[in-house]
Amino acid sequence: MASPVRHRTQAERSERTRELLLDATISCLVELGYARTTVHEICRRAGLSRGAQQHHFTTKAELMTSALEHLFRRLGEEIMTATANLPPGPERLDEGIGLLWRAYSGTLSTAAVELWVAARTDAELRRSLLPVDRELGHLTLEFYRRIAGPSVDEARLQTMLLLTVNLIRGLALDAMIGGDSARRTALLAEWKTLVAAGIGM
Amino acid sequence: MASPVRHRTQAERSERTRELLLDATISCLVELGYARTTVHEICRRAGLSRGAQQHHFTTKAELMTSALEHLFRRLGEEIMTATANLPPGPERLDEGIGLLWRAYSGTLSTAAVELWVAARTDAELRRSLLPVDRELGHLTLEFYRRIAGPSVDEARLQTMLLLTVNLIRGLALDAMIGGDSARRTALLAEWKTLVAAGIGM
DNA sequence: CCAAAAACAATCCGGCTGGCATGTAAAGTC
DNA sequence: GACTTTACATGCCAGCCGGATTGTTTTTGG
Repeated sequence: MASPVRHRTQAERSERTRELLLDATISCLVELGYARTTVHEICRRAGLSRGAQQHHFTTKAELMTSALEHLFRRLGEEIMTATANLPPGPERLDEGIGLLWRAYSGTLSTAAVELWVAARTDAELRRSLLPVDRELGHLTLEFYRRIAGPSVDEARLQTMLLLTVNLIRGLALDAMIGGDSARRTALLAEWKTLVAAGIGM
Repeated sequence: MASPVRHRTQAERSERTRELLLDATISCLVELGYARTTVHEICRRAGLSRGAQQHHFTTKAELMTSALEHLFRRLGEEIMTATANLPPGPERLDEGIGLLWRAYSGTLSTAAVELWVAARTDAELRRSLLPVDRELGHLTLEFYRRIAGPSVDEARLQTMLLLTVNLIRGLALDAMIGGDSARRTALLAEWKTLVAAGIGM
């Protein structure tokens, strides 16, 4: 007659708590921004005490960098799983770029930009950001390769991908402060035709 | 025998002080980032007291929004004055985009991005950001028109400009966290050829 | 079943932040 | 040259932030 969730193993408890904390961190970053995110608020949202947080992530910086990895892992998964559902044929590129846009402009990416900008003036954060970002870059390139097919020149493919990602990040920035959504859609459509021409499809 | 700077008019004193404060604010944003920028530090850098700051900008938010306008006005001037020195002929487009890149990735723009991101979760800041940003957009479009010449279709010109600006902002973000500078240069070069084709030059 | 360890809770504390109240000096007014 | 207004300085304070400490519960290993 004990409560149904008895005898959770230590590992289960830990992982559950860590996940709660990291998710709360991300939600804080999205809703409050980096500057107003406090460990207090994170714990409140996670429904945990400061003690629990300190047990798993000693310092705030550690919590942030862990949240970052958590975030990028999710982003990567999101991108890769979406690859499977891409249609073949000429709409493939179109859909692919649209998917990339959604991935890089969703809530996950919003939080990422917050950390990104914060990392500029925070050496510790930057150190942990760079390798994770690079890994995500590789993943995205892999993703792009599946979109374009094997016929496209590798160097050219990478160039177009990087242009795309950087454009999308700029557009994401525009979206963050409430620029015109229809305009972004139009720009993205225009960009798709440019890419199609650029990689010769 | 009095000190050489006697009898400054009130207006002169005010303007001088305000400028000191706004410049200090921007330098803080660039070097410390939004989260770590405190009014104390701003006053320290300006060589003024908290009292002086409060006299001219009652609240911190007011100081920030004013810094924003100060910033964008400068950016606009920077862009417009640079237009005059553009070479004619085919290098004109090339030089123009390069100039835009320098303008949008310099220290001024770094501070702007800090405020930009902060504005996402700060309604007051966002309200003051949007109109100023729009004005800067108009200025930049004007700039682009001078680069391209009158022969280019207006709608198409605007599309290419917006793509350029958003790409550049994405690249600026990349630069902020120390991405590869040579790679950015290569991407920008690639982009220039795409634009040239895009507006039919 | 019991001791040790891990997970989690509650509370305290030094430091700093931004706003405010109060005081002084310089500039403008008549 | 007194008087007002504006510009600037100094010091104080309530609040909050993150880190450390100490105490309680749950799991684990023997």
